Amino acid sequence: MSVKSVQFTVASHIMAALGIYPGGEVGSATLAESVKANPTFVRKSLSKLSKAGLVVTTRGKNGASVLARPPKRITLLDIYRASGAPPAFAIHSYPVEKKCPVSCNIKESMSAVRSQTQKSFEKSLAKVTLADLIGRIRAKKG
Amino acid sequence: MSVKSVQFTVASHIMAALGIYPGGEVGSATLAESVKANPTFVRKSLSKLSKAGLVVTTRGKNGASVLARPPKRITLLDIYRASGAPPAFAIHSYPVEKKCPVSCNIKESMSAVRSQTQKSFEKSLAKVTLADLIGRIRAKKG
DNA sequence: CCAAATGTGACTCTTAACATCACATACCGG
DNA sequence: CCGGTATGTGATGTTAAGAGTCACATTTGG
Repeated sequence: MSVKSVQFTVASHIMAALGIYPGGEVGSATLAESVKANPTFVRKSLSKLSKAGLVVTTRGKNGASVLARPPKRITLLDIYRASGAPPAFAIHSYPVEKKCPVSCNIKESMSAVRSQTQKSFEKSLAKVTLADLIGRIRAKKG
Repeated sequence: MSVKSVQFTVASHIMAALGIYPGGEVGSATLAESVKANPTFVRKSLSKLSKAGLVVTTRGKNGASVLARPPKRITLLDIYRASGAPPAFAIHSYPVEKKCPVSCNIKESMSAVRSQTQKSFEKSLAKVTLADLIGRIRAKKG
């Protein structure tokens, strides 16, 4: 669908749906309908969330997923990390022109900058809980 | 080369080269050698930086580019914005399942979250000047 | 006017993200 | 313990946006 990864948004969508759905047990088919993406893709996202310990999934007949913790104790940073989304900006991978000090050192230097800015970004994500996100969603509907 | 945009890194590379190069006047061909990307691509990046007022370019024979201001007064946020790099994360564009409140409101809600986190990210970028970046590059070389 | 540089639109190529398929695995109920 | 239904996951196809490339207009110094 897209070229930039939408993993984080999809994962957030899934988590919000699990948090909102009465009872909390939702099958991947239902989630796929809500996201309107194909079921396999949703299952793969779900699988990452499960491995990260954010949801608990049961297999076999009547299999479904539930949040592993209450929404107040899950932050969007947790979801971001679990989703495997890429960092806030990309560093090029052109070959190095050895004669040029800029070319030789730019990647490493930009990498240092990225560590720093990524930290700010993630800190900001950590301030938003899944409960907050659900709150926003509910607020719009009512 | 890549699928994620490397505009910001390339723009930073160009700006650092302009700041480091003795005299400061550099032609796009020389910059392209340093980045090891093709000249047209570099010229397009340069054009954006020029339109944003970060560099001053002269055309015609002996045309070249120079930083518009001293490196201390240029931040990486300036470069980021000029480069047209995408935001820190992408929001999916799947169709909306009207029966589902999550599906109806997730995009708007995630957009609000992104405004907030993007601000933190950019604030962090604004703290790093081009002079800082050049300093890092010089430090590595010796 | 010619040469050399930037500016830019149009087109092609590439590749990672997403879609889809196929099937293994797991579990419930009869 | 077997049949049906759900998740888990590797393999493969599709596609759209970023980057590469080409062509040529524009600018300017000599």
